[in-house]
Order: sequence, then structure tokens, then C-alpha cells
Amino acid sequence: MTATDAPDTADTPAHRYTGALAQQIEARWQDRWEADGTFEAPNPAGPLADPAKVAGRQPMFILDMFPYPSGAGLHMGHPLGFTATDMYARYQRMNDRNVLYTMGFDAFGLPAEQYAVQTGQHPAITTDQNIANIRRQLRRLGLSHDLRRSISTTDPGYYRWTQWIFREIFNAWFDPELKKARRIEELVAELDAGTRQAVTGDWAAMDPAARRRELDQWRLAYVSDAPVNWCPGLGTVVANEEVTADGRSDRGNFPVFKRNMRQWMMRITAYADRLIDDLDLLDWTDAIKAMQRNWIGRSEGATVHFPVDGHDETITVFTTRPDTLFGATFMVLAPEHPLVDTLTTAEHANAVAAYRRAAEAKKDVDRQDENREKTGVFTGAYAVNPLNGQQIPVWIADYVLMGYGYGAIMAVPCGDQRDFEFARKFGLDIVAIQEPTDGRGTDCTTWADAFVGDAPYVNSSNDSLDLNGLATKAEGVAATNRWLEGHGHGHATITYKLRDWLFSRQRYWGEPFPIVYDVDGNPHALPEDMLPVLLPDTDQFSPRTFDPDDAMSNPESPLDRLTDWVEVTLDLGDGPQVYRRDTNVMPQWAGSCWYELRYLDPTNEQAFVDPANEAYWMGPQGPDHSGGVDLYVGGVEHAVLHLLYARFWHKVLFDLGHVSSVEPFHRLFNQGYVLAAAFTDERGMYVDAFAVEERDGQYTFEGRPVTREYGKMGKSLKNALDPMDLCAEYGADTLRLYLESMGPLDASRPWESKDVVGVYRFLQRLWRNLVDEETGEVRTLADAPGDETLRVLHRTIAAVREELDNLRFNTAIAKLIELNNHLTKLGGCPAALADDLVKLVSPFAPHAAEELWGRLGHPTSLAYEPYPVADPQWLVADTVEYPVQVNGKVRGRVVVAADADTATVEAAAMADDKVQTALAGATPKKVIVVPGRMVNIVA
RNA sequence: GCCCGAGUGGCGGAAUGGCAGACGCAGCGGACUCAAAAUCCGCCGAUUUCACGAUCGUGUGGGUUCGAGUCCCACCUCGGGCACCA
Repeated sequence: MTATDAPDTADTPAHRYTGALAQQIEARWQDRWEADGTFEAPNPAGPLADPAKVAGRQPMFILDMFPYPSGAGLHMGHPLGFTATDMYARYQRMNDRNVLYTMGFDAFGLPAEQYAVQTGQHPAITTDQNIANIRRQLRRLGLSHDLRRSISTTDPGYYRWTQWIFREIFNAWFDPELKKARRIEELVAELDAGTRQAVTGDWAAMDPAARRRELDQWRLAYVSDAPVNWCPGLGTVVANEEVTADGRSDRGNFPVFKRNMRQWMMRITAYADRLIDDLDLLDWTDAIKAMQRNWIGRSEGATVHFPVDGHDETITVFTTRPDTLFGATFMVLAPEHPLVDTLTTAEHANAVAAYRRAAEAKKDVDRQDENREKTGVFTGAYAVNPLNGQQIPVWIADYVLMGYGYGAIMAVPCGDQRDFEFARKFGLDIVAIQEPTDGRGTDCTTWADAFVGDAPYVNSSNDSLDLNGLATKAEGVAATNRWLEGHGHGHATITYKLRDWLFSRQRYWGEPFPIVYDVDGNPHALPEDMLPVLLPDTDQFSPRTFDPDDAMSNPESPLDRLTDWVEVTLDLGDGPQVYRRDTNVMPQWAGSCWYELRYLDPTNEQAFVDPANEAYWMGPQGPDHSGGVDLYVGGVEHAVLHLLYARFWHKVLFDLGHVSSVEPFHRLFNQGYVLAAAFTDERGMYVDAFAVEERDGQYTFEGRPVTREYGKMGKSLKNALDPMDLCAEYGADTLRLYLESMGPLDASRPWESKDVVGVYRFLQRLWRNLVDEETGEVRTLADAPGDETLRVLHRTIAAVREELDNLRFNTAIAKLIELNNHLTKLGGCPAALADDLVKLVSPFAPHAAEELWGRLGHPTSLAYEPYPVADPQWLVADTVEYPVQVNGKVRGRVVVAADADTATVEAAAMADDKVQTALAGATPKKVIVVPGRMVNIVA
């Protein structure tokens, strides 16, 4: 199970393409590319501008999801995606595109901090070491990055702008009419003019402090005292997206508790509609779009107000089925609902209080346990169904969640399975308001479950609304919504599952907030010229962590302890004042929300990106084009977190006029995982996969039988191979070819070390077709290539272009192998083809190709040579062989001229002996000739 | 439960509705060699046949079509996402 035996033996010819030779060649070309700045892409403006080189070339921005610089270095999944983008980038350069291709580092985050806590080493030091190591590894893979454009999110020159963007978001509000972010000054102007109403009172009458608090209500980044996910085991709060379905942290798998705390939030919910609607502009897979839509969870329905008998309050609910309102026979509030205390009658107070205590004690985990028996208690109160005036009981139950809608529902047990179960359990009324289409009838006492779907309405009318006779949900909803609105009982509403983004973390290794608080506790954004707010130095990196189950603990940020840093005297326009700095840091997602923009202009000191550079690389390419990165490749695990957050930031920047693209990533391609065999012993523990022996299909480890499984290659399954080891053994070109030839890029594929030799042999044959293994001299065939060889060459050119255009590297490589196998049979490569052959191969195996290119007599790199173009005359053959089917089965073959007409082809087919035998004298009823393809005779 | 994907030789995988299995691995045979390795040439879905060939074959069952791995319907299995979201 090692990476295979050493391929070289003692009598290997001196100039054979071996792993050792590949190493030499690769090191030489990597040095040369770096020294020559071969892959530096010119900008139209700013420090990296080179307008002469920009002129006449179309830009193309190819992006990988940038890695976290782990101490373990790159794992095999990285080169899988990186090599694919590199092949594409090299191909597009040879198509005369100006290709922006580089790599940065998502270097803030927990692992570096945890490592620092363990070792006492400052995370900045380990981060820098890890980045240096990974840069070396990227170079070893032969990736054609523009090294000048590389960034790290931890670099103050980078996070200065992360803080700057936060400041922009803080100083913005969302205009619900224009559905876009605007500057806070514009809100002030509207409030001053009275064209917009304040939410906390009368703007004109407010003092400056009240006005400040009013504005803080509107900001896109705001401080909120609301239920958040508190994770004592991590010592920090985490975002909704970072909590798994069973109520634990996705990092560390610690319990997470809902707690009210003051935290920074980002108003991503304001963008819910645009984040859904603009998915239509993107070239992403339907799967990822579906995951984003799902996460945002837009659902259309109605808000309905239910008066409560004997109270002034009304219970407001959200429903997606207002058309079923006639069937609402009870109501359910979440146990935490604020009206519970008011509505509960004395008689039921004890039961309600006990139920609420029990619900509170339960973690989210328990409440979400599926198939759980419905529980709940009656409050004693009755609400009034606004449609028919009926009194319906009000219950509380934990199947209604406070965090969705209004935390209260109208229960329609005939049409909702959950309500049905609840009604059955507690003996509440179930009334049919539709005539079910499955023939079960309208006597609900006989029903086994709720009826959900389109069906004619029954029992659904009052003096002014009659649904009876309508047959579809759409009609029923529309009619009911009109009635609710007309009678003041409600209105059509859209709700979202998406919550605002919890943006602060109580950790050390992250971007400090560019925020200070005045003596009254009001937040102030620091002016631009005070950025960056440097992360203060300390040797205490660890937040206080707690017993993972201690829900009542409170977060303590490491920055809290740095009193000298926290307390500052600043002049923010009112003369020197004492302020307290915000001691939170941003989540790791912050740095990755905009890194693609910084690649465009990485050294710009005046702006996060020069608008001219942004428009050039990422601007919309047509009237309905979103703009954005031309190709973004990365794993599907970022489907909702990174991709949603980054889209949100980008849209804010767009609204504020900083970028011209509506979306950051126009085309997204999700790569698969590299899987590998893993082995477990009798206890189910993973054993070192490389020490497992196989005999006759049985696997043993240290003599004991083990079970073979498949899993993502990695440390935890003890089956990880280091890509650098593969480079050392075969060379980077072989590793690149192997990774991309295993299967389509979007599929996960099992690593099989024994298969690597296949592409290695291909490179050896390629080399041997051009270089004499004994002398090292170029060895080509002097004779002009024959027609068949030219056809093979041009068909290969056309096919490889087609495959590369569609990111099908595996089939492109197969075509190149076919071409090379053809040349091998010829005994070598005709001299006239040699240049094209090398250029064809160069995106895939760039080092070997550069070396061969040089040996063929070309002094300069082939990185910018034009990629071969197929000559159409060699794509058509003189004759075509038609398979001839009789009744759908191939019975014979005929060869006819390529330009033969249908009648000629048919005549040739009918004349064939085997066809005549198969027909056995029968007269054809019909003959189908597909030109250039085949003939089918129906007898 | 709902929403996405995917099921093809011993294995990884190819196939605009038109010759299923390209290419690679493994395996088998041959050439070269004293021999082996490497290299080169050939074979390589199953059943059957001395052979030519024949029959079957892309998860299962139906359907559309002159023709289906590909399109439609139902189902099974596996993978991923969401899940008491009103």
C-alpha cells in the first residue's frame, strides 16, 4: 500500500523520463517561472498596472477557495482542485486571455489559536511558518500563480480593509423601498426632512443620544441583545450556520445553548430576497442553489391576527395556508411566547409554569428529536377565529418554535400533520375544510392522517368570503388574503428561515472590530485614518473556556484582559474623550468575504480595490450578467456559510457603489473529495492504512483481520498520503495528471496508488517519442506525417479544446493518451507535429512540456504560445463506415464516401451480404439513414 | 418525511437519443532477453460455438421511439443537504 515501488532500476537509460529526472526538470522550471515573473498578470490601473500588456486581451479571473494554512500542510484534496484551475488557467493564457490566477490564505481562526495555547507560541509566528511551508508546496505543484497577488487575511495590510468594509456596513442601512443599502447620512437626511419615520419615537423631538440610538436600530451591522448560540466548550458564541442539527458546534462538537447576550449582528436578512433571486444569474449547480434557497427558507403566506376573548391583546400568527383558516380549531404558542403569562388563567397557571420550566430545561437537541410524542398544555384562554367568530382554545407546546414566524400558530389539524397529531393526542376538534381527493371523505374521526394538497374546499364560507367551489390552493390563498387585508385581520406576508448573522466571537486570533464605545455605551466606528486597529500583542491567547455543559457561564474575550489596549482616549470630533474598545473579534468568515476583490489590487494603499481594476476583472459582461469571478472552484462544504456571507458582503459593497459586479462568483464548480481505503480493527478503531496487507481479498493489520472501508482521505482515517511524497517519487506532472485523470472533477474518487503508474507511463512514452533515452538528443521522424496521423492530431486538438472548455480534464487526458499511443505505433513523433504535441500537453504537464519545448529549439517559455487550433479539413474523413442495423441490431457495416447522399448509403447498406442474410428475404418497411452515423432497416 | 445527486466489466471511469465499455489499472498471451525488469505488439462484459457467429447485458419493472445507459412513469439501493420552519 505504499506509493508503489521505485520505478528506476540499475540499467535505466540515462535520459529516460524518471521520477528523478522529473524532479530536476520541475525544479529548474519553477525557478525560471518565478525569476521571470512568467505568470504575473497586468492590471489596467494602480500599482500593478501595465496597460500595454492589458490591451487587446480579454480578462479571465480563475479562483480557488483559499486554504486555511494548517501546520500539516496541503492534503490531497488541495492539489485536486488547484491543479484543475491551473490547467484551465494555463489553457486560457494560451488562448490569449489575461488570466488572473493566484492563491491566498484564510489564516485567522481557531486551530492556530488552539495550537498557540498548547505551545505558547504566538499564532502569528506559527501562521507565518505554515504559510511559508504551503507556499513552498504550491510552488512544488507547478501552479502558475501570480505570486505578487497572494494575500493572508491575517496581514494588517489586508485586515485593515476587512475592518474598513465592516465600517461601511456599520455606516449603512437598508432601504426597504429601494431594497438596497444606503449610507446612514441619507437616512439622517430623510428623518430630518420627515420623509421617513423613526422607529423609536419622534425624530424631531429626540436629543442627540436618542437619535444615536435610533440610528443604531437601522444599521446593517448592529449590536443586539438577543438569543445567541453560546458554546461554553469553545468559550465563544457561534453563528446559526455553525450549529449542527443536533444542537452542537460544528467545530469541536460541543453543546450549544441559547442565551440572551449583547453581540454584533449583520442584517443579512434584509438581503434574503436578493440572495435568492440573484441565484438565477449564476452559473452554479442546482444542488448548491437549492441548498442556499433552502437555508434562506423563503415561504409565502399570511399574517393573521386573532383577537383573544376577554383581552385587548391579539395573537399574531404566520401561516403558509391562510386558505385553511376555516379549519383552525385551536392555537398554539411557543412556551417562551411573551403573551403566555398574560393569557394563562389562574386555573391553568401551575401546569403552564411547569411546562415552561420543563421546556426551558430541554436543550434544542431534545426539542428537535424526531418522532417525539407531542406535548403541550392548555392556557385556559380562547382566541376568536376572525373568519367564523368561533372560540378556539389556546395551548402552549414546544413543537412551536419561538424563533420562527411569530412563535405562534393557528392549528389546522385537518391539513397539517403536526396539528393533526396534537389534536388527536389532546382530543381537540378536527374539521375538514377540503373534500379530500383520495376518497376518505370529510368525517375526520376516521382519518389516519392530515390531508395536505389541492382539493375542493368545503365548510369554508362566511358572509363575505366563500371558498367553497374553489379547487386550488393558489385561488384559496389569494381570496383569503384579500379578505384578511380588506377586513383588517391580516395581510399577505413572506417569512424567512434565515436569521441575522451573529458576527462577534470572544476569541483572540481574529480581526478586531474598528469600534469604540463612549461612556454611555454607544458604539462609534473609528475613522478611516485610524485603521487598521491592530490586534494587540499578548501571550494569553486563550478565551476562558468552561465546562461544555455549563449553560450559565459567560464569555470572556482574551482582549478584555488587555486593559491598556481596551481603554483609549481619542478625538472623534468632540474633543478628546475616553472610550473603551470593542473586545470581540470577527468570525473567520470575515476575511473570506472579500478576498477575491483584494487579489485584484493587492498592494493598493488608497482603496481595497481600484474601481477600474474591479470593473476590468469582475465587471458584468453584458446587460443581464452578474459579473464576478469567471470560475470559482472549491468544496461543497462551503455551500451555505462562506458562499452566502461573501455574496451578502458583495451586495452591500455593490449598493454602496464600491464594486460594479452584482455577485462575487459568477461560475462555481464544486470539486469532489479524494477518498481512500481505510481499515478498522475489531474494535472499530482505524489502523494505519499503509501497514495493512492484502492477501486473496482479505486484509490484515499486524496479522489480525481488518475491515476495509472508504472515506475522505485524511488524518482521522489514518489513510492520508502527502502530495509532496508523490512529487518526490514521480514528479508533480505525474501527480497532476493522475489526480485529474481519475474521473470528472465534480465526483469524489478513491485514490489507488497502483493506478498512478498509468499516467507516469504516458509521460514516459511522450518523452520517448521526442527524446532519445540513451543520448538525450531530440528524436523526431523526418518524414511528413501521413493523412491518418494528421487526422488523429486534429481530432485530438478539437476534442481536447472541447473537453477543457467544459472542465472535463479526465477525458481530455484520455484523448492526449490516444494521440500519444498513435505516435508510439508510428515509432515516434513526426517533426512537423512535435510543437503542437508539446503545446497540447503543456497545461496538464507544464514542466515536462516546457523542457521538451526548450529542447525542440524554442528559447522562451511556452506559457503564452497559442494553443493549437484544429484544421477543419482534417476533421472530416474521405469515407465513413456505417453500422447497418436490422430491426435495431447491428448486422453489418458498409464503407461509403463521406459526402454520399442518403440514397447511396441506403443502397450500399441493402447490398451488404450480412444485411441480406439478416433480412432473410423480407422486404424493408422503412429505412432510416442518419447521415454520418448509421443505418437502421425496419423489416 | 422533504429537496438534490448517483447506480455501466475484476477496479477507476467513457459514451450530441444512433456500433455500450474510450482512456487507465489489474489480468492473460506473444516479441526482445541466458533470465528477469523495463519496453513493444496483441487479447481482455457474460453465456454459447472448433470457428464464422448467436443470445444476453448499463440497479428493478413498465412506457415512448425505427432505435434508450441516455427521454417519461413507478420502485429499489447508495451518497449529500434540510428537517416539528407553521
